[in-house]
Amino acid sequence: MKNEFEDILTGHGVKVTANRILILRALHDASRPLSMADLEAELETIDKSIISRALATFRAHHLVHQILSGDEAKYEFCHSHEGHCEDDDEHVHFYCEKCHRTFCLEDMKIPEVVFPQGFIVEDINFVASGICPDCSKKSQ
Amino acid sequence: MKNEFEDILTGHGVKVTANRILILRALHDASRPLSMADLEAELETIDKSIISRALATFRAHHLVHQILSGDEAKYEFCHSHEGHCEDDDEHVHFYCEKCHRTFCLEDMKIPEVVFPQGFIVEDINFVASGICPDCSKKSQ
DNA sequence: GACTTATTTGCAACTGAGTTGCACACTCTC
DNA sequence: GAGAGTGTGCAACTCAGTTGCAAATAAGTC
Repeated sequence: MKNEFEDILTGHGVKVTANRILILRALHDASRPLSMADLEAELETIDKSIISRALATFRAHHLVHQILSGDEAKYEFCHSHEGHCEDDDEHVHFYCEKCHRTFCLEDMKIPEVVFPQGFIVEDINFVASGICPDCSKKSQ
Repeated sequence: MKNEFEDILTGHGVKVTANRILILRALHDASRPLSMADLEAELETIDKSIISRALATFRAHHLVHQILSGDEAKYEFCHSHEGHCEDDDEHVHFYCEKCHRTFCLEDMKIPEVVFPQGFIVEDINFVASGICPDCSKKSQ
């Protein structure tokens, strides 16, 4: 069987390259959203400029979500692979101010909200911040 | 009557200074969240380091919210002045990818959500992004 | 396969928001 | 009004992320 990520890339109109497969796989396999720095650390051989450009391409083609939490943006593999992602893949995130990790609360879907006329919504970010269970345990 | 902002500052345990009053007033009077760059532009006489430090102090004392939208953080005067702000002042924001403005949708309160056991929520960010009414009109 | 054209890559240099170091100024208390 | 504690203003720094550019690679065509 051909690499599944090749299919995902071509399916979204993104040219396949070795680096892009590695980056997409890293995002896919991660249990939580990764920052550019996380990806750099994980994919030691790949320059940050390549990661930056790949992420921009992926975002433009709706392959990944960008999540704004903490001080650096994080990226998450988008599991709904039919065009836009608002529908079935939007869940709540939690950013821990102690350990700076961002958690996916997969079970918590973002509540349906209706925006005033004229606003064209393309993406939704729902991020709570505070202290995660690990860190609140530690500090007791 | 004494400057209302002096009362707000002292009420939150923040020392009153001329700069802090100006910064807090600018945030209060703005109809939408302001970035550090916005504040620098509006308060020409105040150095960005002072704005940076004031915002850090204000955040620590729950005088302002930080909103992550677009590429730079924005700050918004916090209208609920009794300690934490989750209760009655949390509304949805909309970030326009064309004009890079962030709008307050004051009428849209953030839906109540229950987090899994162990997560201590201190702040919630609900930001939709896309095209605002002004920009979608222009591009037609 | 060889030739052409469009993209991508990898490195270094750059950019810019935001922070920090430090000397000076201010304010408050005794 | 001397001394301690903060705030201020400037310049220098930091660091995530981007960009320029020449070399490398991929895709399409004969």
